[in-house]
Amino acid sequence: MSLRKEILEVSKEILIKDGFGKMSMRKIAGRCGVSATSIYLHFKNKDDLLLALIEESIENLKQALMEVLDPAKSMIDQLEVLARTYISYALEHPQEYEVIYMVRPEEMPKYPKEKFRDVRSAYELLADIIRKGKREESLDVESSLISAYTLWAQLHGVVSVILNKRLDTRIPQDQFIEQAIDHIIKGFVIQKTPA
Amino acid sequence: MSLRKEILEVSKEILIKDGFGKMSMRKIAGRCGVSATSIYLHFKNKDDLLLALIEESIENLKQALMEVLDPAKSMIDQLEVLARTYISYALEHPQEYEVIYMVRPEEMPKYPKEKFRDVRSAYELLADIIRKGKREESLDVESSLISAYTLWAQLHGVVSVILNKRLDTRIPQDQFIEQAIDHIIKGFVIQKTPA
DNA sequence: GAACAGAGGTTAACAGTGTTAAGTAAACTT
DNA sequence: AAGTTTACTTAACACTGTTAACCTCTGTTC
Repeated sequence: MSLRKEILEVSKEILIKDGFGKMSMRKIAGRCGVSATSIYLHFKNKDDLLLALIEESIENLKQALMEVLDPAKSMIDQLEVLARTYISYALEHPQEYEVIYMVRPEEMPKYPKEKFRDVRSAYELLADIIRKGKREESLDVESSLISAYTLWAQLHGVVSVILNKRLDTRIPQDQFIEQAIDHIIKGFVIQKTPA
Repeated sequence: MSLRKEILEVSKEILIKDGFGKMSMRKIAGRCGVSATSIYLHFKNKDDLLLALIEESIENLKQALMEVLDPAKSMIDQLEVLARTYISYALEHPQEYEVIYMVRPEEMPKYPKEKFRDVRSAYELLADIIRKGKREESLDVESSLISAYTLWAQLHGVVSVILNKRLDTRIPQDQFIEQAIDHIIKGFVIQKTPA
């Protein structure tokens, strides 16, 4: 196996097990049986390595979402199962999920550009469902793509509150998730308010 | 002025100007004219200092929210202006906002307990509006407190996507915010679906 | 075959980090 | 006056990401 791939695997292993704080270049290198500087032959710097990990993590999340997609179901049902899956996945793979939103902007000024086509495709996945829902008039949106991002943002918010332990101790996590999904989905479906 | 207070002020100054990454103990100490170790006489460690900053930041955010509260308006309108204010505040004070959600869980295992009454009171602020909306049957919620957390989470998600520069370059930020607020608010108002 | 170029690694070092242990000097208490 | 406490200091430990310089093996070209 190439060292590059081994670095990625080991990094991810450390990341998932011990969190980002413990993921040092020397530790990664040590576990690969090489010196720390060798990593710099395969990655520009730590952020660059992190970027590769982010891509992987998003790809995995996207995969998890795709697996629960069921064209037989209604768009609303699909949206709900996607929301549920997103949250479950994030809570079951907290360390990996955190990577996705961890790298701070100042450390990576020119984020998208060529890379991150996978990332976009993950959003397109949601946008597609929403677009279909819009066509069959079960969903109430203006721009499907923007709504996809909105949905994603809302889900991330819910996950973030839980992972960062910001949830009130009085509130049962399950109940919070259920109510959050309710609110989020309701925000997307057609409102048939009688004149 | 007490050194403790000066440390807090200087920390915040550095944090807002240069971001968390540049906020080192030695730098704070240097700018206070003392040695780095002095900080440990007033704060248990860096996380502890950060916690104090988080409290302050949340208090400021809460203050900004309280200022736009207007009992004359409908609950739905108030909810909307709160949402708008939350997002604006976060985007206008990005470094300060980031503090609120930055400290990672593993670094602070026992978060709430005695402290953070202010934090809770910020949520209660939202919960109050929601509770009133529920009473006058303009809002559709089960638990007001949980819905308050849900609203907060959703708003944080929207902000987070923008601050972390995860928004698609094709999407105008303003339009994203507008559509997000629409979806979020809609998720809370009563749905009068005709049987 | 000899000379060269580059790939893929090395060690040593720099400048920085959070944090602790031990020491000091002034102020308060008895 | 002696002792204790308070608020600080310096020195050091064990790390961090990153760079410069060096080495060694491989493949290519004359």
